[in-house]
Amino acid sequence: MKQELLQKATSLPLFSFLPNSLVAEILSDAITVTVPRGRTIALQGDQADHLSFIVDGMVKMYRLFPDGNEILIRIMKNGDVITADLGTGLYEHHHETFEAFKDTQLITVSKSHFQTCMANHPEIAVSMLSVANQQTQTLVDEITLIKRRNLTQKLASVFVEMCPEAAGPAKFTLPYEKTLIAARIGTTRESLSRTFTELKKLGVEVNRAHVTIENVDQLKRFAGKTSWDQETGAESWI
Amino acid sequence: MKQELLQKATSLPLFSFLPNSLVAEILSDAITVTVPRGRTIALQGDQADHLSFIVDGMVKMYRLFPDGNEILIRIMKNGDVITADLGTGLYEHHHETFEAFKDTQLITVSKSHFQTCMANHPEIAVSMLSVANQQTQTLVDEITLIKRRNLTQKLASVFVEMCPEAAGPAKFTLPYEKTLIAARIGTTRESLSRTFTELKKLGVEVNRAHVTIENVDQLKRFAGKTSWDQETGAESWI
DNA sequence: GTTGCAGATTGACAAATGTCAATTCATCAT
DNA sequence: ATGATGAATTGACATTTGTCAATCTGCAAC
Repeated sequence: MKQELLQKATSLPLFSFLPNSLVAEILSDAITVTVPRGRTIALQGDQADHLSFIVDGMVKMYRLFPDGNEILIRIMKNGDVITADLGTGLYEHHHETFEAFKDTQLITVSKSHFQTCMANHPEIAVSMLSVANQQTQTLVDEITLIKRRNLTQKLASVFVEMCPEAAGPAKFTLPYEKTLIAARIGTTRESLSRTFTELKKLGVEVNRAHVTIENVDQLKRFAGKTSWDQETGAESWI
Repeated sequence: MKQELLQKATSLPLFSFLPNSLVAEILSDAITVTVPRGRTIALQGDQADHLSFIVDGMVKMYRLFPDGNEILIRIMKNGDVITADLGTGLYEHHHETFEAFKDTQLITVSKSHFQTCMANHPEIAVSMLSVANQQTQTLVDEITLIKRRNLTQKLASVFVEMCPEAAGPAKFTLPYEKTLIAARIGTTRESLSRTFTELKKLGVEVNRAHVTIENVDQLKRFAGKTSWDQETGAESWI
């Protein structure tokens, strides 16, 4: 049991940077939690006294509004962490709600234990900084996505991100429901459906949950992920 | 000169958590840079080998696209940090462009020196985690802002954020140009202008750069920052 | 098979926002 | 003062997206 826990943990970014002995020490206080689809993991306003590492499944992080409106912040998956301030403890509460929308496995550690570990082993904090940086980059990417000009570009960007192939033709299955994709790019299911039709012009076919892309490079260019140098034909953008 | 540097630094979140001796050690390698309005501080693709703490002024962080489109990520000010991955060094390059849009003062430290300091003094990494957490929260707030239903709600949220008073009537001056506000909420100057008119219905007057709010509570409620309990009259939302 | 259900699509229409052009307004240098 | 410049506003109009209702599809329970 403990062995299995350790096995799972090493696949996580944070722990992959740390020696096994440290991982074991951090996890000495850990429990695994299996959260069924639809269950709320933490509610905005809740005390944030635990760190939860997502080992498997998917979690949506969103904010609820008084008028009943629900704004999706981001979708979290394997490797992401539900956490709060580990430093000075300025933010003691979650400001967002976390809900599993697929059956999800978490490794949960108490904040105080984790802080003790950090105090004893400085390299943990440094690794954690790296993880935090990664999460920040994800949010920046999300902002960039949401702010693209129109739905077609947003959806193209999402497809490029989801697509396993980096170039040429591709085929994949949508990792989650279309309603969630709509929420990600800040639109409705209806408008999303119409954008699927729009993307046919760019060689993208959506059939149920199956997506077929004629040419990923072309889609990337449309999404603004790469520029295309007339001279060399090289992709120059980051 | 060095004394002045130290003075300025202690106003920054990171250093306010640390003892003076440590601040001095971190800053032993530091230089102050004065960046005039309009100057680019770092370009996406640049090597990220420095940390720059913003002491004064304002910086916009944005992403440039091949088609010439420019997407604003966030506006940075006093206390924010321009940084890159301090941990494992997975991200060696900036993915965004940073540009001073007001005359700006930076304290700049080399990444390698900062990393050495962290290695010698663990509490730096922990404090840095706290700073990172704060920056993350800012991005989450920004996503929440961008995803509000319509321009009127977005603008109301921006005004509530800018407003110095927490309740009652208020009056303040816009901290930056309207074009930038438009970019923040992902719209055009023209639509923003029209939204000013729309907000008059909610007791908000915009005259040049001067904003007058009749009742901040009312605006907060409209922006969804608080709910309003019929029974108690208490503001319950976070 | 039949039924019920949730997700997804489509159509018709309304509303919000973008676009383009013209104009105003303030600021600054001459 | 005059003119030049950049930001902001306004009007007219096009386009995109949201909304509401109806329908369709596949899946699961019975």
